[in-house]
Amino acid sequence: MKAHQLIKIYKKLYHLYGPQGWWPLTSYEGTNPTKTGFVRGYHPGNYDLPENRQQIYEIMLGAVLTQNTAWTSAEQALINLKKLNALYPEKLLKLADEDLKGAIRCAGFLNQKAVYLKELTQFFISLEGRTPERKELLAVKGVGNETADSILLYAFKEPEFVVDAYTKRIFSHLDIVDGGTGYMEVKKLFESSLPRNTALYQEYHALVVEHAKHYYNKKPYGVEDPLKKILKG
DNA sequence: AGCCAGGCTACCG
DNA sequence: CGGTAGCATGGC
Repeated sequence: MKAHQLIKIYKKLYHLYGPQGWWPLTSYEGTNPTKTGFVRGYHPGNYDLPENRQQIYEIMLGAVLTQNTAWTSAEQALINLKKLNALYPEKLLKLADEDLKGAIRCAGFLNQKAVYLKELTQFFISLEGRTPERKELLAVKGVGNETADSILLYAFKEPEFVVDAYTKRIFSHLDIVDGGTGYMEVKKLFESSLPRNTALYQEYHALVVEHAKHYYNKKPYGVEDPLKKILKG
C-alpha cells in the first residue's frame, strides 16, 4: 500500500535530516548549517512562523522568486529588496519597475517576475488579512499549482501538500508514482495517505527537497538512495 | 561547456 | 486537451 510507503519514507527522511525549518525568513537569525544550500533564515522545529503580516508577505514573494531558481538566488533578491525597504506590500508597489528588476535580477526571469510580484502584491493587499482560496491564488498571474500550495502551506499554514519537480523525480524513480502523473494526482496521493497536518506537510516537502539535493540533482538520479533499501521490506 | 535551479505562461498540434 | 519553447541569471 502506497500510504504506508509514504509514511515510512517520511520517517526515514526525518531521521536522516531532522526538522528543516521552512519557510526561511530573512528576519530570522537562527542557523541550521547542516542543510545544503544554507544561507540563513531557517527555523527548525519552530512551526509558529510566520507570525505577522510582513512575514506572510515575504514568503509569498519568495515563493515566486524561487520558481525554477536556486533558493540562494531568490534569497539574495529578497535581501536586495529589504535594503530598499521594499519587503512591505505598499513599499514594493511604489518601486519603479527598473529598480524592482535590478533587485531581483539575481533570481532570473526578471521581466516576468517583476510583473508577477506586483500582481501578487496587489492581490495580497486586496485580501485585507484573510486567507485566500486556492482558486483565487491560481488566478493571479505567475502563480501556478506549486506556488499556490507553497503560499497556502507556509505563509497561511493551510494543510495543502506541495508537489515539486523533486517530488515527481524521487517518487517516480522509486516506482511509487508514474513518471507522467499530473500535479493534482500526486498531491492527492500524498494528502490521502498522510494525516491532514500542516506541520507534517511542511516538513515532508522540505525533506523531499533536501533529500533530492543529496541524491537527485545530477544524473543518473537516485544512485545509492537509502530510501530504496527501506522499501524492499 | 553544459546542465541544473524549491515553475509558469502562452501557444502549438 | 497534453506537450513544450521561452523566460534570465548564477553556481558548479
